[in-house]
Amino acid sequence: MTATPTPRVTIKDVAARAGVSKGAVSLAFNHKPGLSDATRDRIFRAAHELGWAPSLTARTLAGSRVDVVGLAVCRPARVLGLEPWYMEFVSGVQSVLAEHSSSLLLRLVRNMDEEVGVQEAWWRARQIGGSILVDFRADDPRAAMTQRLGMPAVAVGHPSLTGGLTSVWTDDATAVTEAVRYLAALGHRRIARVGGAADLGHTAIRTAAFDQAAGTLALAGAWQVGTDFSGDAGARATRSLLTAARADRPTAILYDNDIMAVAGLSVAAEMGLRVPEDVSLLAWDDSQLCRLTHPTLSAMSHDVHGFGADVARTLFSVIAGGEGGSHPVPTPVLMPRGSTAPPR
Amino acid sequence: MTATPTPRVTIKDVAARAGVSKGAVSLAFNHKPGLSDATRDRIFRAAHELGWAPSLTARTLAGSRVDVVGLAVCRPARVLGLEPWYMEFVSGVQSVLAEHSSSLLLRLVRNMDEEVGVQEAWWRARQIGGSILVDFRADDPRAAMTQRLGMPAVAVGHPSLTGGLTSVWTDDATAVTEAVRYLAALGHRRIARVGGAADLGHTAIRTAAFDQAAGTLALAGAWQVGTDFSGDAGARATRSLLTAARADRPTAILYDNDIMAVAGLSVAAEMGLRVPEDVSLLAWDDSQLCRLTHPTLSAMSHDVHGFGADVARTLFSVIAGGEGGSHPVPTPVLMPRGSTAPPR
DNA sequence: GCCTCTTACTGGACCGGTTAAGGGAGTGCG
DNA sequence: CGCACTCCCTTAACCGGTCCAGTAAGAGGC
Repeated sequence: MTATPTPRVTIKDVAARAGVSKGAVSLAFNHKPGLSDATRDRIFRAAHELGWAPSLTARTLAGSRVDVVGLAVCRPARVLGLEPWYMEFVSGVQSVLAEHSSSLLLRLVRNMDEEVGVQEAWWRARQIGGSILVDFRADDPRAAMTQRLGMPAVAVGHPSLTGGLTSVWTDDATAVTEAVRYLAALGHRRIARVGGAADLGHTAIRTAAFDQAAGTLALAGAWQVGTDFSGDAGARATRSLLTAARADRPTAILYDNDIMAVAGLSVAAEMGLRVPEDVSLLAWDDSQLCRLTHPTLSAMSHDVHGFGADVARTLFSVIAGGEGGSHPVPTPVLMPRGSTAPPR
Repeated sequence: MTATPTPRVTIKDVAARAGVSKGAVSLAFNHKPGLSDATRDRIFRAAHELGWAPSLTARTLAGSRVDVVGLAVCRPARVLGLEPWYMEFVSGVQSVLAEHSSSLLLRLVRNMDEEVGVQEAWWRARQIGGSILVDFRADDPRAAMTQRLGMPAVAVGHPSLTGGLTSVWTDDATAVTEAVRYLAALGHRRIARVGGAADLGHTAIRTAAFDQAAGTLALAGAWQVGTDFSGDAGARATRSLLTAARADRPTAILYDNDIMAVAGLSVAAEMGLRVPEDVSLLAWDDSQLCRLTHPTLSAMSHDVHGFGADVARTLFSVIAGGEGGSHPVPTPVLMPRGSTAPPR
């Protein structure tokens, strides 16, 4: 079926049908004062009969405010698809966008250069009114870009990473510390962490926090491995951690997301190790996935949906010219389940 | 940090700096004939120096073509986040959109009414140039809506579901048949299927195909259970299938996505059944998840990324006024792994 | 009855591009 | 030399809204 080129109805048609000027229609549809109720009714009726709604494009051009928010995500699709985090985050963002009847422009990019290019093109082309920036790295160019363009933006990440941008963040350092202390309290003295991509800022924060906690607790062994967040990498890391001689092997492993923890679980099974008797596993992010495994996965849990909503709210306030600053959201909390127990 | 209201540079500034009229700038940026190379160069240089790019908003208003594609997805966020399918699909769509330098407007909706509302609002407000429609149901209102609005659209789903819309689809019936025949060939005589949401068109197609295959092969037992695609539901379904007396219990289960198969795997473990010795499991969609479990999951596999790309290409051809029609893409193929074997 | 103040609405400039029509300079040809 | 024909560029209308200045009509006050 080919699309029929519909004769598009405009504000002029509505005005004509209601017997008013187009200015009046504009007033009515923006709920501004200066019209009698009778006229208002007539206008809405006419619009409804003609099936008209104001063109956002024209409205944007005239009013110079854009009701679209950008989000560029820079991770390989095969990793992204498996990370429940993003969809939950997006869903939280949308819940707030919907209230403001604005929309999300989503783009998957392959690297930072591409992301910077996309953000800049969006902004230059007046496609977005502001942007959500995720996955900050060391020397991230996006804070500078944002400032240079004068583009409203909210950064997801610890203020130390986001170069002065308004940011929303979870206190990963405290959460890592809590995780390690929990495992230590269970009696684990040799603990490993399978971390995310090393160039990601929040990975560095967690890595540092893990080191510090291991030192404070004087653990007998503390390993950290970097990955790309993919299940494959999580499996490889787990395999290499668990193939060590028994006495040298971690008895507990902390993962940076839940997909790697799932992979770790099956590596343990494949190696004939029982979870949690032989090795305890602790996930991060706590999507539903953690409750679908056997045993269920203990996890550092937080409300990703709510987090997304907070980010969107903050972005709107920045767009409105409100104060920026730093907005911490609740620290992930430990959700103990079946994959953690005292070591044998 | 508050956004500084940058004095936005427009085509006029570029024209002034290059010493030409804005019409000339427009010609240059649309690669249209009628300018000398020298002038063209001067214009591009001026634009570059000022950091100008044409406003898509203004361009759309004037040219009445919109470079944005809509996608509204109607599944609960907690299910969505876990379904690698969507992100892979989106990534495929984007790979084609990027070539046309257009963008994806994404919206998560809660029900069909909301989706219809969103699509209609997008179109009326000239926010999108066309839309991708997924998850067709019985009596789906979207074909009618699309026709009524004259909105270019591509439907993802079998032509029997999509009411005459241009559609791109996989031959699920054949794939289900192949899956059942494979399990039967292994020697399974009691086979179950844990299906998706019953009101989804492709679920119905698979259900019918399963029934037919079961009949043709004269299976001793064939069960089908409907779910909402969530891991929880998959676990419940599996549990209820496997708690039957041994002689009445399926020896193989086919799942409609991979997350439910993962859940099924852990239910089997929890019940002390070994996979594949006691029960064979066969997943659908074959994301990386299927290779992260122990045992790895056999699956009906297809190229979701490529599928998304095909859909996007088809949409562009529809927007360009090209012929619609029905575009089948390759049928999912069986990828045997560790979760299927002859019954004991 | 005249002046002021509201209220309700109109007219038109404007946002930042595209595009068709038009115009001036240079070249080829009879 | 005059005419037609290109080539290159300008002019101005237009897309579909917003918004502000202006106006007409009615109400209220003295």
